[in-house]
Amino acid sequence: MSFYSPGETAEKSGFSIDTLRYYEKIGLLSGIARNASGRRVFSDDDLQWLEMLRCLRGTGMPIAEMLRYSELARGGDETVQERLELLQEHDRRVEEQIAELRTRQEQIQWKIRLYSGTLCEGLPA
Amino acid sequence: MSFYSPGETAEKSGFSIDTLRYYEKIGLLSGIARNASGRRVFSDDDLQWLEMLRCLRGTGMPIAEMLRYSELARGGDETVQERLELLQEHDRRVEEQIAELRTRQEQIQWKIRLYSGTLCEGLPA
DNA sequence: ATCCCACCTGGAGCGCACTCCAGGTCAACA
DNA sequence: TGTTGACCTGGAGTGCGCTCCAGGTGGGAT
Repeated sequence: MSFYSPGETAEKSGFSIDTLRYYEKIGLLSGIARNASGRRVFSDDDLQWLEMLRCLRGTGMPIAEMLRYSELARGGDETVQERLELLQEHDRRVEEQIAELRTRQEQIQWKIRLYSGTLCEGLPA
Repeated sequence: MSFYSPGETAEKSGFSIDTLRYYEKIGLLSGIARNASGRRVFSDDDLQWLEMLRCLRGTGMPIAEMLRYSELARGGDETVQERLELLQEHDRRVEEQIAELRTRQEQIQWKIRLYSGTLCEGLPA
């Protein structure tokens, strides 16, 4: 079991120190330990939790919903069902998101081919 | 060739009327016709352009870059090369975006399986 | 004639998710 | 002993992309 300074944690988690502080303030991070002089000390568990937060944020989950998830996580075993449903619902939205991105991307690629064609036409034979 | 009121255009394009006005104001939409009483009249061409804008916005292109693209589009044939490069670069970013979403989604799905497992264990035999 | 409704304008306001700042503390190193 | 640098706090500020508002106009139905 290792411990990490805010700076290390920022680097490992990909969140800025300011964001870590912000997440603690709003309740996305709870029970972060402090050393004798009041500085934050992050554990491996904290890092794992941050990785989860990264997955959720990185797939577009709004902070408010992540907050809900954190509350459930704090609630222990009784909330597993609810957490499961929340993640499944989110997973569905991510799927849709990817599908829409693909569709839009195809249209953009179509346009790219069109432009490429235009350029070729202009070429000397 | 048909013409469309702002309301129709909003419905067809998926942008709100306010957003259409905003886009015209900042220069993403140019040369939108007006009728005798000053109201906007959108053409099929405008609608096609809006569809393109939707693709770009919907895949996360920032307004500033769309503005760049619009300027190029107004520049005529000489800018085809540049437009091509812009779209290709964007296409690359969309690809990355999708890849990251997939990675994150897999981690979330792993978590979902974990929760499902937890629930099954608790089941009576 | 009057009412309504869709539209017009310039400009203010909003929600989100950070990000920055001023002023302070503490530990380590020169 | 002084300086540096990483960290602390509460709170203000930022950037983006809209979204809303007040006050006004014009055209068609009643």
